[in-house]
Amino acid sequence: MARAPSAAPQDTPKPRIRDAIRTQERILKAAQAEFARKGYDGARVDAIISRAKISKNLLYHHFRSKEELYIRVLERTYETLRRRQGDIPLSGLDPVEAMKRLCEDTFQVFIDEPDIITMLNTENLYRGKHIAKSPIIRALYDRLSVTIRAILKAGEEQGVFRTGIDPVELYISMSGLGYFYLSNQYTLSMIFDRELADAASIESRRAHIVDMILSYLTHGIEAPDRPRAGW
Amino acid sequence: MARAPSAAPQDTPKPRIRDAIRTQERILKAAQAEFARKGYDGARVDAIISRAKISKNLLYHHFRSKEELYIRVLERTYETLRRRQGDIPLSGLDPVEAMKRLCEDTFQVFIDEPDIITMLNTENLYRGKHIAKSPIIRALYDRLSVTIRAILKAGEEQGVFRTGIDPVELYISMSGLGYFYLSNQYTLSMIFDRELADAASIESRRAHIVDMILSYLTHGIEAPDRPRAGW
DNA sequence: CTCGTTACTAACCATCTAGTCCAATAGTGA
DNA sequence: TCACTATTGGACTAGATGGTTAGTAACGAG
Repeated sequence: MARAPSAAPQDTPKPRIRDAIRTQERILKAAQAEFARKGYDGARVDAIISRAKISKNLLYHHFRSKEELYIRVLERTYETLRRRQGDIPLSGLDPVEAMKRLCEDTFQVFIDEPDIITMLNTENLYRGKHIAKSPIIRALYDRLSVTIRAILKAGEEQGVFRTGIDPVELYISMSGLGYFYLSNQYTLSMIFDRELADAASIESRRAHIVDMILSYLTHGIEAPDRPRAGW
Repeated sequence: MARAPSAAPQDTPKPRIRDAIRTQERILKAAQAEFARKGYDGARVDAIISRAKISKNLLYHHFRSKEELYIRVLERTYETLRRRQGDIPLSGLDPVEAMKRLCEDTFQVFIDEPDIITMLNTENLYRGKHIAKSPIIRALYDRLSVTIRAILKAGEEQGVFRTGIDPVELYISMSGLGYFYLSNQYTLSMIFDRELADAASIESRRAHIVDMILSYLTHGIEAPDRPRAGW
């Protein structure tokens, strides 16, 4: 019978590709999907190899253990976060516009990369145990910190922001307003009996976050030439 | 033989106590500790029975399965949340004071009952799968919703709050500002290299949340007789 | 004082899971 | 050509894990 190994160019039983880097990439992608969806304990190594379409030996050839694989995924998660936050274009904007943009794009990162949320949640369930083992991750905030301080300073000098704002508290609030909405969307939408994930709701939330952060920053300041709802 | 059923400190092999309700309570407490600490998949039934100091079959005598036990714990978590939020004393306060109090106490609930955070995070990792099976939980928000609407209305009428505020968005923000800070404290304090859980930091955060929510509510309103930092 | 119900125990089981062993094959660069 | 290593395959294990079976004893109703 036509047990021909392959229809087209005969024979070639399977041109085994041999590309360690791309394979590792496939493994990491599969692992990210699995860890982000199920958490560390819920994730199954067999599910990862099945998603990545490789043999189990190959996974353990490239990664020492499930935990090491998880840490690598976590590092990549932080790299993504850092890259996305570093990419936000703010130069040339006045302080109010810059801060608005920062709010919106910070929210957008969590929408575009929902795995970030579940990975961070999982890591916090473990009280930062794995992140502590990874020297790579610390540098994340530096650049963003500088950016926020610069915008705050410009805003203060121009008299559009109040003074004495703690940039760390501000960052936590800016992130948290979007993060919590997305991370807890299932329980929240159950309680409120209201869809939170559709485009219109997301759009409202984005505006709400900007509104709240800018209200905070400009509280007590009069912007005589700026209409109240001009954001 | 001294098989005396009482006092005698000797012999008595172990007067097996027989108290179903208290036993179930012990199991639920142990299960909450375990589920909150490890998540659903990370939690071990053996760890629960060991914490509760009972035999395994007794657990399965009272609860059908690990999942049913988890759902019961989740329900209790929501009951705690509802009770605590219902307990907040707001009557007799003017709108600004009432809202301030609501912010502070909402934050305080998460501090006093940290299991709430990890239980909700776990449930959201499962995309609300278990909560959907529980009819009990829906009623939570009703009372709080009424309270928030009432405060908003009073504030609008007295001209101290702006109009057109969505109470659901407000509640999500009010909760999220504290929730995210606590839930992600391990990764945040790693990135910022800053302690977030000590009493002083918590105090700052509480003030920051109140400041942000009240700035938002009063934005665009002039409070001529109220000094700017009077909260 | 029985006697059925049920709170409770200890040992056990079937299955799952991370990780290994033992080959064998085949690209790749030196 | 040859060492190296990326890759596959399958069988395997040691231990953990959720859940069960069979049996014991406290308690309350009759």
